[in-house]
Amino acid sequence: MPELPEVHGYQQYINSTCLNHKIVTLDVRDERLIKKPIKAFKEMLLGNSWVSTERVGKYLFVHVSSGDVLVIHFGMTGRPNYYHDSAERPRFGHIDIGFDNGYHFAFENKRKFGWWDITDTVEGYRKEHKLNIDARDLTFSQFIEAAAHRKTAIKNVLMNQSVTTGVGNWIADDVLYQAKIHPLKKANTLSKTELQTIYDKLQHVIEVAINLEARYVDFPDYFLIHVRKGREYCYHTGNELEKIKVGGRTTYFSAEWQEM
DNA sequence: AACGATGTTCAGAG
DNA sequence: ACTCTGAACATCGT
Repeated sequence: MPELPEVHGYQQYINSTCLNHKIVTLDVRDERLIKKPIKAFKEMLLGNSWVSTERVGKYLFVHVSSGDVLVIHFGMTGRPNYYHDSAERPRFGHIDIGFDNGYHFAFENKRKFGWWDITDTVEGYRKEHKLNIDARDLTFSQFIEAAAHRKTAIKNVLMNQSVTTGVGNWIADDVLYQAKIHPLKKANTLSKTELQTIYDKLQHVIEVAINLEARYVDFPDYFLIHVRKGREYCYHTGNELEKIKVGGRTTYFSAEWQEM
């Protein structure tokens, strides 16, 4: 279920398992998950190893000993799985790497919205794909600069990867809930104080989620995520949550708590 | 068994 | 040139 905190965890997982092993096999079960020809991936990976990783939002960059950078995006349903070759290949492990130590890295992707790409540098890729600073590294003034003038709903702004990267649907909902801001409020109508609150809650939600390794059930009670489904009730008001569409995504909020 | 889902991308409009 | 919107993408679990 990858948003920024999950991908952060995936990065730690990959760092502690997959680095510095020679890659001996690559199997891509569905080539729609790769954005370059299979040949290019084989040339980059086979005989080489993963050296280090960098995360920008939900994007994970792997520096390969070939000098290239592997770009991994987990989509809606991706997760890494490092398993020994005595075990069965995971059902949804659509891309699979074999290391010379007898272990494999399976890129599990149930809904096939995840993908791999190849690039030269992280910076180049960021520019090309208009990815702004990772939400965790963004300063308040950078947030103001990127967000305050936007004429669209604040929720769309939070999820726009060129404003800041890593915020997805549930984080945006939780941030606005905790900030007591209506998701449809236009960004350019928000006061400096409101923007500051949104920024602070964004940092808070991300840090809590990372510290708890994205185990939602362990999050504090005031997190929206516990009730972010049909016919549930606001922790503060006890009233039933509203469910609407914002920017094409399902959005939950508490009408009396997050007033327009 | 139709619908919704944590994701990005792209065309077209403003 | 930039910003915004909405549909498209794949397929599984409910």
